Amino acid sequence: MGSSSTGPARGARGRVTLQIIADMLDVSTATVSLALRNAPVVADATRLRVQQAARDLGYTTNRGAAALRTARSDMLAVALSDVAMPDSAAILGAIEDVARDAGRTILLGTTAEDLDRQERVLTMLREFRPDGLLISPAGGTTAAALYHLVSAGIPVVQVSREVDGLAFDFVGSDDTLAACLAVEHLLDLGHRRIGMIGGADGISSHRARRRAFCESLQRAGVPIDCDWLVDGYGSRETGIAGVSRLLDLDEPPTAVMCVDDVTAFGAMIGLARRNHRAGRELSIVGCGDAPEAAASEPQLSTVRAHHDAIGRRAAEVLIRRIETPDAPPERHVIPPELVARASAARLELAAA
Amino acid sequence: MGSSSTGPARGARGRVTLQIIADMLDVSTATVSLALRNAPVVADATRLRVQQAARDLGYTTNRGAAALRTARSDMLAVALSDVAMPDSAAILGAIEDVARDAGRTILLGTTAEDLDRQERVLTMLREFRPDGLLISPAGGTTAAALYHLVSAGIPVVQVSREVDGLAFDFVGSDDTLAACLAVEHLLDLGHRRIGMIGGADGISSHRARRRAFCESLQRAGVPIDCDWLVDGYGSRETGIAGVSRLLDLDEPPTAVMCVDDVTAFGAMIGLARRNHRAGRELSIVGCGDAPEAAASEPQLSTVRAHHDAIGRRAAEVLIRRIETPDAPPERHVIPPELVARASAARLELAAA
DNA sequence: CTGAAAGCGCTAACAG
DNA sequence: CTGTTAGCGCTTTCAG
Repeated sequence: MGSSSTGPARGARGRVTLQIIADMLDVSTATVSLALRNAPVVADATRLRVQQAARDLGYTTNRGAAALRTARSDMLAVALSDVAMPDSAAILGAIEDVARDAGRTILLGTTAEDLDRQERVLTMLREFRPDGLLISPAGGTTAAALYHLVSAGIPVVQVSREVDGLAFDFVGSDDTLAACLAVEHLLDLGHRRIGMIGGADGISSHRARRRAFCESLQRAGVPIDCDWLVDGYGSRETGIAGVSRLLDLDEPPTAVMCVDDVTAFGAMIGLARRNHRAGRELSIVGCGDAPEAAASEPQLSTVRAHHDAIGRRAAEVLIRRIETPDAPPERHVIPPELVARASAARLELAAA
Repeated sequence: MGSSSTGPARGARGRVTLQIIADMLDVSTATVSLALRNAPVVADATRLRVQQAARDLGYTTNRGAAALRTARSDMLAVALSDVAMPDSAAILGAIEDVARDAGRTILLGTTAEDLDRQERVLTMLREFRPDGLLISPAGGTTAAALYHLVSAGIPVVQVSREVDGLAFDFVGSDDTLAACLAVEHLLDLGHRRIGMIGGADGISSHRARRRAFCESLQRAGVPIDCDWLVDGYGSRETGIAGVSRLLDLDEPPTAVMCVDDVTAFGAMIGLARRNHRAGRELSIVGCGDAPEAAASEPQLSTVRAHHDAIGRRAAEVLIRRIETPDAPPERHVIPPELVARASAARLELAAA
């Protein structure tokens, strides 16, 4: 009587729906819905019957349908430049962990540091109505652009990098401290001619490192030669080219801080190509502490950024923000720490 | 007259919907929908008016709602063990590229090689109704488990690894060839005592490499000592421990193939800790060609797996499969190539 | 404690 | 070329 047209109990699309279960048990879909979500309001007996039937039929919630009704998709969008950069990968992994534990899923988009692509990616991500967005803004992103793209009331937390003038949450590393630690380390090792690769681009964290680099040196009364400041980031090629440029100088530095570890690896390769070696002809300090930093030869001295903690915290902040959208924005700045290994060494030992 | 209750033209949830645009323009939502999707059936004038209005109002498609109607979510689920492994990261990046170009988004889940977690992740991913799934199955995954989890008619392509007995598409590297290339290279270099770290776990690609490793050696008439075969994969620790175990043998091998590059990096670290060096006391060949392989010291000789091509192809195959679900399953096996660098060297040069 | 009804935002038939 | 109608699968009042 309940089922008019026959068939092996399937919805229009051959899938098991609440309706199917409801018909089968002669209850309403409302009851089924409540029972499956363990609402205390349903009778224990009913709940059990419903859950049993759901299992028997192989029912799977359709979260998309629920989202349409509740305006809550349980999806978190993540936009970052490139999954293959070790920092991003670590952050993404941590985000996914906490999202999953919270019953949410990650919608991923990558921007390749390209503003147009970032715009397209964000537009597309929004169409899926994620409950929130975690973004590491592409270099050069303006407040207006980001705000505009995202202003539709969706909570945003900025990860690692930030665009200023935006009332969004931020979770990242203390880049000022990172650069200070690196510089102090090199100073402690006796270096006085210190250069830097990276920092002049449109990425907030890089700029902060560059600024702190210069300030630390000034504070110590150590002069900076403009020729020792070279641009670029995020690739081995950058590091190779940078170190080559530096070594071709009449008065090359004896130590270099690189804005990220990948660049630092490049610097070490560049050194090797000249039959030089990090920690001997030139001391190198990286930034980030990628997993391979301990695997390189010589092992890379760097500043550990705790990407894992950053990713976790960022996801936590976003989830909290989704629940209380109107609380004041938060800034979480995770302190990094120096990891002294072998790529930076005492000046006295150098064959300069 | 069209608008009964006033307000600045917003839907129930404060968002712009098709209805809003339709009311504003005094057309039907159907027309608006068609116009926005550039259906040729609508008059040019209407299309323009609609698109203009949509832009003015800041309309964003709600793909979730569309999905409910069309049973097509435009989402591709990706399940892999760990984003931080270089191979996975490269594959994921490539997948995201082609998905995005196809107007689709990635739903990400990670399994950490844990079968229970994989089950939970797949269950959750399915609830979002992705149009298809790309999966690199966790070690030990059985055909029954995977089929069961996924049988709901959703297209699946296996990436890099495969579970046999499953009529799913597969895209991966030619692991047999990879191991042959590695072994032949070591043989060419004069090695006759060759070991291997990894290959005895529940991961199809690893097993294939191990099998081909043994067969290549047999084919060449070179004996294998069981003590030279050690287990583990996917971490530097594995490589460190493995190489240490090998070197403690009474008759250690003179060369070792590692099942993946990360393990190979570990092996090189392990060597360094004994004041040895890859390519001198022991030759090392990796598998995969992670970006950092060229950055290590010595540079890692390895077999390039073209993760990028694998990821791209896998996504393409999935998208095609979604369109034609009933075509016979495809296998795409991308040939790898040897990248001889410095970590494997002629036996004569060794200080054995 | 359970059911009926409404509706989230969209698209697909089918008329007109 | 455009409008009407129906409904995807779910959750939420509101009655009973």
